Amino acid sequence: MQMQSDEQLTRLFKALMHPTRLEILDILRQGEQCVCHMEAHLGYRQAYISQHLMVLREAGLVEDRRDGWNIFYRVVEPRVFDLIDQARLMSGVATNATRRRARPSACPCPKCAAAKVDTAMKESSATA
Amino acid sequence: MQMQSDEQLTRLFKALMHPTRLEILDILRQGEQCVCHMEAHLGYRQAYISQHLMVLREAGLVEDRRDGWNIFYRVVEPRVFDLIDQARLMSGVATNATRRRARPSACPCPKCAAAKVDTAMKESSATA
DNA sequence: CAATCTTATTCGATTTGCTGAATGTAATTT
DNA sequence: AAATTACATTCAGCAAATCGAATAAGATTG
Repeated sequence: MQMQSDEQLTRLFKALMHPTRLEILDILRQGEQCVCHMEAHLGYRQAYISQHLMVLREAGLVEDRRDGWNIFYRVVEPRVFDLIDQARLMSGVATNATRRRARPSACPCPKCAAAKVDTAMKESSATA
Repeated sequence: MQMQSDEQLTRLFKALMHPTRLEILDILRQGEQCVCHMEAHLGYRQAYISQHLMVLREAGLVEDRRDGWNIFYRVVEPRVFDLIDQARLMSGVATNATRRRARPSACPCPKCAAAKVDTAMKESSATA
């Protein structure tokens, strides 16, 4: 049969098939992020997020990098965002530009703040 | 929560998640095709194909049209082909241009031949 | 209207995915 | 080295998808 190549493709679709994983990928639009960042922004438990990160990792969609305590995830192939945007257009859903929820360096969790305190320390003057 | 829109999106990915359904959609690149056409070209049993067509139909990806005995399926939104091509590129899989298996009016099944005999009747002179 | 053709649907067994709970692992601090 | 922090993995119960077999439904022909 000639369908082995489609199995590779369905592994990709299978990885994209979950709302939580789409939320994770949306967060990774801002560049690499640590797990606690996703935990704080999405409100899921850490183990739950790690499970979905494992699926994304085994699908080859994300890679991880360790930096001290934190492990930062990033998307391997940024074209996946175009793919998701295109699919959202087809689904009649607003594209990510209108629905971004995670802002680049506004992670409220103290863990991510500690990891970024050397680059962004002046943001504590205003809550907005 | 704001994830209802992603459920719509995951319904799309879920429909695309299956190798057989991707094969069916590849056949529908040539325009609308009857079920027996897919049966002949893919080699699956009719009920099996109908089951997958039901998934594609409920996902809003295809629509059907009755013409006598045959029911012809077509893709509602042709942009889904761009989506699949883009995903195949990302998966390192050759795009459809290099892997087309179903040719427009060369369906070998006698049923489809009967449905098209009024438009293409001169092809019976050569077996190639 | 009965027979036939094409396609759809239901049923059931098996497999696969989901997700919470518990536990494991690796780096860091003291 | 022990405690801590951040994250990963395993396990288990449950829900959903898969797929073959049988059957039903709708249109057409005689």
